[in-house]
Amino acid sequence: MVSIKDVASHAGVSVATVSRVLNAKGYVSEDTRKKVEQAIDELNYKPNEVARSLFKKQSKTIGLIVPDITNPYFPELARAVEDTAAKLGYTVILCNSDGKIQKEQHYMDVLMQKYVDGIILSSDTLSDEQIKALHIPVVSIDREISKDIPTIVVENKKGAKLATQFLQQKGRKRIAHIRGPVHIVNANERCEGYQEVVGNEQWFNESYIVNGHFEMDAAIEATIELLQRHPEIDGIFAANDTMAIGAIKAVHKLGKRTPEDIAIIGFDGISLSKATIPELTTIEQPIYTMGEKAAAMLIEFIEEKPIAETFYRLDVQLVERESS
Amino acid sequence: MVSIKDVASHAGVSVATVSRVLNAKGYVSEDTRKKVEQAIDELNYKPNEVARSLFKKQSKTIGLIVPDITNPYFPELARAVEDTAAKLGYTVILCNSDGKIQKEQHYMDVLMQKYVDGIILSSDTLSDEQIKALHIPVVSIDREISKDIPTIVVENKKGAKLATQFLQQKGRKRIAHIRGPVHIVNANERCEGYQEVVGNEQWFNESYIVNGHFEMDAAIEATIELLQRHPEIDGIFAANDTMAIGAIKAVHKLGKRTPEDIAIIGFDGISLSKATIPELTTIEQPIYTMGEKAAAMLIEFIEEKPIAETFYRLDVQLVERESS
DNA sequence: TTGAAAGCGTTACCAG
DNA sequence: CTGGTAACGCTTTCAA
Repeated sequence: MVSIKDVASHAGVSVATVSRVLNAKGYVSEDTRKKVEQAIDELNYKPNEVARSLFKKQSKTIGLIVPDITNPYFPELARAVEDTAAKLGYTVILCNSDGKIQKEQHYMDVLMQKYVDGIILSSDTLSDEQIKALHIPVVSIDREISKDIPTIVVENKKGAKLATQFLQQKGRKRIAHIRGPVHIVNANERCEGYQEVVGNEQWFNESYIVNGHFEMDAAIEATIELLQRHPEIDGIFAANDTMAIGAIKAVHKLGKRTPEDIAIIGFDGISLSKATIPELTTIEQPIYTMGEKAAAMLIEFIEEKPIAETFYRLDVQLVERESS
Repeated sequence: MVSIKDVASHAGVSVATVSRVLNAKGYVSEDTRKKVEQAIDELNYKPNEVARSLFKKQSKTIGLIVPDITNPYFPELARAVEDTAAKLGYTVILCNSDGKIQKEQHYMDVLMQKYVDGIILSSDTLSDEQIKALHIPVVSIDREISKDIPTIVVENKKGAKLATQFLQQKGRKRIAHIRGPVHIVNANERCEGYQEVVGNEQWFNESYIVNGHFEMDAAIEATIELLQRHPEIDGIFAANDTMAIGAIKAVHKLGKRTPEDIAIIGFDGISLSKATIPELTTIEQPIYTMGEKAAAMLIEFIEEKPIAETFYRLDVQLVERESS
């Protein structure tokens, strides 16, 4: 690899001068600047980012820690983060934590050792203090960890209410809910939203809520059980699209039809929701926008630019398709 | 951040000694080793990887360049790569090229500047020479670029034949093919496999092949057109699962049934294929294994370990589900 | 306007 | 067995 020294000697100047033109910083006469630029071109010189990082103590790299890139929600998020990071001159290191705290901790250590400039994090387990102890910018996405940490989430409760009310408007009388894991804030908020809408109906009781663990197979089983217990159910709100698809499959398995017998609505708006038959009605999150905003905000922190907002609760949108 | 100097003074030894115990290299007496280890513990010291990289000219980081992480084939691949990289002490930088050569080139430059130790690449446009000019290990995945570059691909033609023959075994008489983009090797090989099976049938002609560009929407249109031209078609082999799902939707739209009227089979085995109704019969690629092998092989190259094979054409497997 | 040199945190060589 | 020190490639301060 050609280094700054090579450029310097090729141009007949010192490395300091080359550095100055590289960074457009400090005085350089027009003449020597031209000479240097020519040398750079001729040698096809590219500055060594590692050496730069060492000196500057930052790396133009950010970490992205997600539970599992294989979970259909995250590819779009990752894409958004990477797109905007790239646009702003940053590179992104991808980490899959499986939601396990040891993995998260491990990745944080590794990322710190590599001098990453900041981290975008989707974690339910990491604490406020652990994150602050890093002493680098962190933004939390799709999870609320603390009011002190810049955060991007969506209107979970509102979306859940929207979903449930929509089912009511469609004339559904017995609406069940497939919830996500207990202790997960998103799951709880969506469940609360559902309960706010149907909690006071006289037919309602807790047995209309089952746990599908945000997974398709678990949701299939949960739905089958649910429908056997309550054959009168004519609408289901699932707390994410993956489970909603599980519900569709379960309904199908039991020989009933979606949406004729049982209307189903999901949450997230992953691309999968357009690929099923019937296509899934869902509460769509602005996933790409979330990733975009997270990356942009993180980089504003890194570059110490003025920051308008540090907490975004983005709006969601009902997308009506065929399943309800 | 605490540095090796802090550890050294805290332990009352020189930095050289600390470095020796850190790397378990060179002589260190049991006694001083203990002292140093204690100092490391007490200060919670973690070596600075950037400084290491600068000296060693390698970064324990690999680049992963894919067209688009949002394409359902790649998350699983990325996960496999990241898992095995992490296991071996490496970190992965994710890059989305959109298959555009300028983006690919740009990322290669950036990655080189960051001293990545190697790159896993899924590209149809980059040439042999461009890759060799990097002078770092590269493995090509899901694409054959050159015999000189370590490569991991699958039995495309064999899989395509398997798919087409399977449809025949199911008693289908007029089998059409939705192919991927021209110029894409994978698409061509799969198309060839199809033609080898039905090319000699007397009914066959080129109009039974349409191009779905590996995309769902394009495949829907292509299928509708196809079925209007050839209402006698009773089986469709789509060159990837995304298009196969498009085909299912098109068939549905035309008021026909899958598989009763038209049997459909896909290719890839993405997780989506289990989520549709009906579930998709497909030729499954060992995606996770491919990513695993790619990462493991790349790292063997990086660490100059002996390498058994440098070209893998992995087998595919027919997974029969409901769509045929 | 330019250059010399220190320093970023490591590793590895050479003495002792 | 241990320590001093040059070197990795760059940026920035200080002098000239």
